[in-house]
Amino acid sequence: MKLTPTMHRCVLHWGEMASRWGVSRSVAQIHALLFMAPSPLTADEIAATLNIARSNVSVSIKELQAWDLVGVTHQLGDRRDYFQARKDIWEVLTMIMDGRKKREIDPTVQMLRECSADAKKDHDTPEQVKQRISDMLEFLEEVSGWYDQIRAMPRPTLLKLMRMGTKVAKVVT
Amino acid sequence: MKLTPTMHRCVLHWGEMASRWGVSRSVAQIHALLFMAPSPLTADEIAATLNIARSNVSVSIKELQAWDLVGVTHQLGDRRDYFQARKDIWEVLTMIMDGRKKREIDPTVQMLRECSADAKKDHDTPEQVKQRISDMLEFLEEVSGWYDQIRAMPRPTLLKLMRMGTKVAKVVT
DNA sequence: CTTAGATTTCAGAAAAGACAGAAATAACGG
DNA sequence: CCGTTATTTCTGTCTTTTCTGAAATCTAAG
Repeated sequence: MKLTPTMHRCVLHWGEMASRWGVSRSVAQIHALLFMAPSPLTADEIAATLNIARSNVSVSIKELQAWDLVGVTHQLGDRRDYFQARKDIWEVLTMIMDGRKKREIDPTVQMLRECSADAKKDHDTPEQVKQRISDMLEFLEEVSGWYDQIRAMPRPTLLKLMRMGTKVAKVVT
Repeated sequence: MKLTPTMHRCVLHWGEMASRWGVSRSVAQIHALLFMAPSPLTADEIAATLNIARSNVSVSIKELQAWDLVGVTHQLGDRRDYFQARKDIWEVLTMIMDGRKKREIDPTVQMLRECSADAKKDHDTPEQVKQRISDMLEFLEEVSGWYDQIRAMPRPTLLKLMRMGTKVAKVVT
């Protein structure tokens, strides 16, 4: 697939942001390509377009599937996989936030729970330190629970709330 | 500074989460240590406690300062720097979110703006692709602006809103 | 069952990143 | 100024991550 200058630029930028986003360059570039592509692409097309190894496409696509950002389709009489990315930008953001919470927050909450429990038996640790740990645990659990609630709200409601901006504050006066 | 078993465990866990959080292990470990430490520590103490090179502490602290998570204090008659971390867990989260937005979102918004503008002259790019790019730009700008508004709200108000959970939805019925 | 195309796995090369230790710089007291 | 101590910068090494190319596996058709 031939990239137009604009698409080319986007793909490169995605690749450059990759390390900040916590994925490899290939993963980010493939995602950019699939997000923009008007129709689903085969792994070979992706490899050829981005000039990366075919095997690399395979593992990168696997990661994008783990993030639930890319899916497979097929064409009649063609055994190859055709990949396409989620196009709804709101859903894309949601998937990324879910994934990040799972990878970056949940393990730490888990660990803080254990730590907080063990700390009771640990008489060397100053009370102040234990307190800080349990404060952080409580805070993370609260934010985490809040996220799950918001996450479950229907999208139109969320959109309205967002568009209200600061005005929502009036509710709690 | 001697670490108690509980503190030791937290420091190690922070270090293990580092790569997922997008910082180096040293940065995460130092942050864990300073967050828990009852009193400010010198760079030498940090290096000794965590068994890392003194120079490494220097650059890592610089990064934590760039995130606005660590500050310097001094003791009378002592020219060494004493470092201490932000202890307010809410502020910590805020600083991290601000930093991430600045590093992970803002450059892309900037780039999409340029891309969207250039796309007008680029007649090769399909209309559909241009549309997707400008949709994403619009979406990111909206979310970005919303974040800034929320960010500016006083903390007690935000806390109340959070604790309301799904009930805020009633406002927009 | 065989074959050809499609995909995945794997081992090692290449690149990027983190770190230690040495050298350089800066800050201060005398 | 000079020496001492704190801090930063720099350079090379080591570790980790990413990526490639080859081999292995899988799949469906004939």
